[in-house]
Amino acid sequence: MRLATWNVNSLKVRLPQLLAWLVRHHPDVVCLQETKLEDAAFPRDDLAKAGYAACFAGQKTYNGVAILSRAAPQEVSVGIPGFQDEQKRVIAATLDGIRVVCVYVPNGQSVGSDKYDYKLRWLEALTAWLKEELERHPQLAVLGDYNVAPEEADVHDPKQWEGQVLFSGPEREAFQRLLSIGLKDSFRLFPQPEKSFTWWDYRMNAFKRGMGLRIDHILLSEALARRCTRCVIDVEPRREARPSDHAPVIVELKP
DNA sequence: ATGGTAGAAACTCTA
Repeated sequence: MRLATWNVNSLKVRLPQLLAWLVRHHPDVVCLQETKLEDAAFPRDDLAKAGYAACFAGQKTYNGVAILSRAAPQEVSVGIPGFQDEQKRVIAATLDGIRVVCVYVPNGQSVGSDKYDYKLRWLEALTAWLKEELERHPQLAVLGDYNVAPEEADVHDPKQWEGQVLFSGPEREAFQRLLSIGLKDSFRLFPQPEKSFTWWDYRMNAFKRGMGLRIDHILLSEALARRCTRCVIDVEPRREARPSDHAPVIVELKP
């Protein structure tokens, strides 16, 4: 079984690239973030023709998440229960016995801003909910754009990024608290190339210069981590014309 | 010292 996550930064713009990517990688499940589409505009038919069912929670202009799957999604839920949020950042579904949670963590804008406080509150609410969700569903996978680079190895220049949003202490501590409920960063279950990143700013030729961060993650419960045989970042879509600023991440699970 | 780019949508905000 193959699960993937990709912040597409506008599903409308990226749909042709996504459809081609699905043919190349034939994942069973794909979590998408920043679809930036209202539900009425979701390209359900194009994806159905490609062999994928979809559940989605979108809004105009910003945010928006979706789960594509070969199997029909079961027990679909939107948002973090009990956490009031206008922004569409979470959708979950059960697929082939696996509870799949797709998250688009707030960016945080800058350390100390209102959006940064919202990000930290949001991560605490996510952690509290997922702790319960893990008890209900031992086979839990949480995929998405976390907007947090956990370790120095996940940042092209840790000195430059120290204390900055996406790599600040409180964000990294919140990420560790999320792992502490019983989730594993699947990427670090295996030896990986140095300077492995999933996001590069559109500006300053950051991609060509290797100025990236690893902020998109696939977290697995212990039960799923035991089944995991591979986790890779696919940088190819980032090289294409008119790319998303994020690369997809893929995991393989054995039966 | 605070721009640089991309997306959506409206002439600015978010990332």
